[in-house]
Amino acid sequence: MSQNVYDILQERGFIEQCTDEENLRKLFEKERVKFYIGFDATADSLTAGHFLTIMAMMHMQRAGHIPIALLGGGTTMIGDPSAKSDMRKMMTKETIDHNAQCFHKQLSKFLKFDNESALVRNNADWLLSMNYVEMLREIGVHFTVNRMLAAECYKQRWERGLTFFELNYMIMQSFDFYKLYKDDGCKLQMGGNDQWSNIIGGVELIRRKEQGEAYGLTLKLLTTSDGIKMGKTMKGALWLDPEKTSPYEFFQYWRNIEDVKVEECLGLLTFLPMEEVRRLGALQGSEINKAKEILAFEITKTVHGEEEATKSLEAARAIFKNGGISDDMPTVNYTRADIESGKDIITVLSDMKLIKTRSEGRRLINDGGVTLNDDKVTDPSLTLSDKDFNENGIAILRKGKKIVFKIQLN
RNA sequence: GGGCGAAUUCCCGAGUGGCCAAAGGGGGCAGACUGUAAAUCUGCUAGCGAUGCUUUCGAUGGUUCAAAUCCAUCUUCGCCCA
Repeated sequence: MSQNVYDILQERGFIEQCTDEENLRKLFEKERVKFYIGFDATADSLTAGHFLTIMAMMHMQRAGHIPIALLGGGTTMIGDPSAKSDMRKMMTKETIDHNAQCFHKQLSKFLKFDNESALVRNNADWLLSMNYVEMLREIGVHFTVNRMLAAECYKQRWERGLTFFELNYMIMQSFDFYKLYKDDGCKLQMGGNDQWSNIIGGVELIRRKEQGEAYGLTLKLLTTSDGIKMGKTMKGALWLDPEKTSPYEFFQYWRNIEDVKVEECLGLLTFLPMEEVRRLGALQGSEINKAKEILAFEITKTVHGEEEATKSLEAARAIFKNGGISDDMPTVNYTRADIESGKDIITVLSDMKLIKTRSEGRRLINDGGVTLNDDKVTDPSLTLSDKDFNENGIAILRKGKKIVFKIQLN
C-alpha cells in the first residue's frame, strides 16, 4: 500500500463527496477496509453507469481493500425514488431474482468473489423476511420524517407526490449498511452521488445503534457536457452484456465521445497512469482522436477482453480509415435463396435492426441516409440482386456516416 | 370523508365540436460543414400493401353526420378543507 487509495480515487476524478475525509484516509492506511456498493436489480444486465462504480471497486481492491457487492434483491422490490420523477413499475420477485443472478455473473468478470478478496451479498436475504413491527421498533425510531423529506434526492418527488412505500427505500438501504457493518465488518459505503442521502442514513444509523464508526463516499456520475446521464444510445442503455450491446457498438460509443470528456473518461474508466491520461487529454484538434481510440480500446478491453477490443479497433479502422471491409465488422448473412426470393432494402435495414418500422426506413432513404456499395439509395423499393455483391459475395450497407454493415452472401 | 382541478404522441407542453396524426420546444434520426468531436444551418420524427386506409389524446359507454374537444360512470394523480 504505497499510495493511499483515497489519493488514487481523487486524482482519477472519482470522488464527489465524503462524510469524513480525514479519518477515512487514516482508516485506509490502518487496515484492509471492507466496503460495499449496492446494485439494484432493475434490468438483466449492468450498464456503463455501473461500470464506473465497478472501476472504483477494482481500484480499491488493488489497493488491498475488500469490496462487497450487494445485490438489491430486496430493495428492488421497492425501487429507489431518488431523482426519479415517477414511481418505477413494480417488478416481480422472479424477475428481480433473475436480474440479480445476471448481475452476479457479470460482476464476477471484474471481481473475484472468493470470500477473501471480494464478497457478494443479497439484501433479499434479510429484508424480505423482516418483521414490520420489529423493524419499526429497531430501525424506524432512528429516523425522523422531516429529516428524510429534507433530503435533496426527494425534492423532485416532494412536488409530485412520494408514497410511504417509496419513502421506506432510504430506511432499507440504511439497514443494509447497518447489517453489513455488524455481520461483515463493513465500514464504508460507496455509490453514485445520487445515493448521498441514502448513504448518510446508514452512517447515522450505525452511529446511533452501535456508536459505530462508518463512512460514506460518493462517486461522480458520468454525464455528457449537457448534464445528461452518459451511456444512452439510440437503442437505450449501453449494456455490458455483449448480447445486448455488441463489443463493436460498445467500442464505438467511447470512440465517439465528446472532446471535452476524453480526459475525464480516461481517468475514470481506464487504468492508464495519470501522466498518460493528462498527456492524452491535452491533445489538440484532430489529434485527440488518438486519445479517443485508446479510450475506447482500454474500456472495451476491461469489459469484453483484449481479443474483442482488438477486433473492434481493427474493424473500426478498416471501416473509417480505409472505407474497407473487416471480418469483425457488424455482419448480416444471407443465402442465395434469400436474394432470389427478393430482399428489398427496407427489409434489409430491418434485419440489421437499424430501423424499427418500415416507415422509418422509407424516411431514412428519402433523407439520403442509406448507401449501398458507395451508391446513395434513392428508391425505397430497391431489391438486392447478385450484381450488388462482389466476387466474395460481400455488399456494404451504410446508414448515415458511422453505421456500416457487411452483407455476406453464402 | 367533502370541495376543486388534472390526465395529450419518446418527454415537456398547446389544443375546448369539423381546417387534427394533433402547434411549439426538448430529445432522436438524416443532410451540409468537419476530425468518427463540438457548435451552426436544413429536413424528417404514429403505422401500413401509401395521392388512400388504419390506430392514437387515462378507461368504458353515450350524444352527434362529425369527439382529443360535449355528457355519464370509473381509474389514477395533484391542490384545498376535515
